[in-house]
Amino acid sequence: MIQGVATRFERIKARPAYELVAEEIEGKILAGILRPGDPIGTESELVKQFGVNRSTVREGIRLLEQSGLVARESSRRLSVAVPHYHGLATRMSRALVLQQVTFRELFHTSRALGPGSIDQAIDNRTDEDLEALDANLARTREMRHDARAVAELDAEFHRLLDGATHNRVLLLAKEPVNILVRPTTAHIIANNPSGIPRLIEAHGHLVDALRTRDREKGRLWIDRHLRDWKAGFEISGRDLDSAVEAIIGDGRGEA
Amino acid sequence: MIQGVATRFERIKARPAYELVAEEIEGKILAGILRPGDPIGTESELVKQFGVNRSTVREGIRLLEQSGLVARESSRRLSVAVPHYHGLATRMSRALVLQQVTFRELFHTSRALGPGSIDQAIDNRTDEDLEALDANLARTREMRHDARAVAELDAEFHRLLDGATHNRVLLLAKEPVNILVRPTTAHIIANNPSGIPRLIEAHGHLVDALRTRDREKGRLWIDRHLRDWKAGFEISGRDLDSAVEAIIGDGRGEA
DNA sequence: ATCTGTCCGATTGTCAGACGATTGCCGCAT
DNA sequence: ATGCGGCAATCGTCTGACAATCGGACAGAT
Repeated sequence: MIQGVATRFERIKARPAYELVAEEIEGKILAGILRPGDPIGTESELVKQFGVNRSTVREGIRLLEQSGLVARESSRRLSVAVPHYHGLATRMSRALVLQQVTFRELFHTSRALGPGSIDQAIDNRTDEDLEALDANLARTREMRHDARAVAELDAEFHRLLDGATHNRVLLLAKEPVNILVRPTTAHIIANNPSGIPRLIEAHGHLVDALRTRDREKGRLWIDRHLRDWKAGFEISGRDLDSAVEAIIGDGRGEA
Repeated sequence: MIQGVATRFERIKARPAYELVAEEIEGKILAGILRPGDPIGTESELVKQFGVNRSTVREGIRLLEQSGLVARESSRRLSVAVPHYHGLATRMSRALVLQQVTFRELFHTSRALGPGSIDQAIDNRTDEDLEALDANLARTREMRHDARAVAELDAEFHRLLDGATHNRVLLLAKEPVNILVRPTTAHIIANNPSGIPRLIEAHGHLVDALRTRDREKGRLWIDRHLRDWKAGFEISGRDLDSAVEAIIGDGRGEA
């Protein structure tokens, strides 16, 4: 009953037309024939070119739209876009949440990424990065009594830190992780505000390490910072092997 | 004319109905009300529930389909799916290619990820992982004169190595990187087959490190392996700051 | 009893055509 | 040149329809 015969046939896949439409356009983009910023035709033009109905074209466009390859510029016309990290990373993180990944996995991943990315940041940081980090640090100190604000500033701090690597691949690798880390951190800070001074201290030393390009110091403090993070999680009374929940925004609704 | 008054209004965003449809369903999934495997209703049911036209429902479904949250099972009915790494990672990698990221960025990211992930693999590897790695190693030795085959086996080796971490977050973080690494590696191996013995040697030591759970050794050989990789790239005569190209499959067409 | 061929309802993929709401642009008045 | 009104283009949505396909039921053949 289940495949015992000699000749095997390939699976026949009748691709619907809307997929073909999407694929066609996608191909042109990936091949570089259509470059970011280039306008895709209007829907009616596509209708004429592909010889299918507008509904079909539209469904195809939805596919591309979601993958970020095309977007409407100035709210009307479609054009080729460069998929932006955040939207994609958001979707990846969602996948993780649905798979009920554990805090343990998240922690070990952060740990694995820590030293390498702080090294990169130390090597590649610019003065502007330092400025931004300093500003963030200052504001964090100001707001140290507001756990909610600190959580947000912490998230921004790490975003800036990652940005200082000026490595887009690394950034992309970290983004989905960060999206999961953020809400967890917020929770930890809210539950244990007494950790805030340590957090600020760590941030301070990290900025210092970047300023003086001191790898040793950078690694040391990143490590401490992560340990504190884990400790905070444990203090908040949760199990390392419990699934991370995440408040994941939609990824569509930003400016 | 532009916001000067006391009362601030929130930006009014007239989201198209098809987005709202997608969002609604997505919300139910992310909230756990709809679990993977659950059937989404038929289109007509959704039409009745949402009170919009079928075309609109369909456009919404396309969005979800692309993000991987729903899929057609048995080629017909739609049901909730768990987005799988590969499709998402493929899209992310595409984004990177379109942004013309450089080999340098890719290399430094691999370097940053290396030690942490080998540590994880050493800690979490199972006997099955070792078996699979051994088998891969054996086949690589067999095929050592076929550069193309070695490239493929190398890709599999690293996939197995990553899998041995049993850390889904780490896996997800690495996947988009790996997708970019793979074609580059294939190119390097093809251009410089004399590096194959070193590659095999490194793989052997890495498996060894996993077997004996020897972190020191693991880190050492991962580092060498990566250096060789970079060296191979330079020998092939390309500039570290040239953009990586990638042969990126479609991400839709797998079984 | 198992297999094959056929039929039917349900559902999807695709199409034709239409309408209101925005948006961009162009010409006109200032 | 600048600002404004008006027009055409385009999008979002809807109505209604039809063919192809799938799932399953049912009857006939081996």
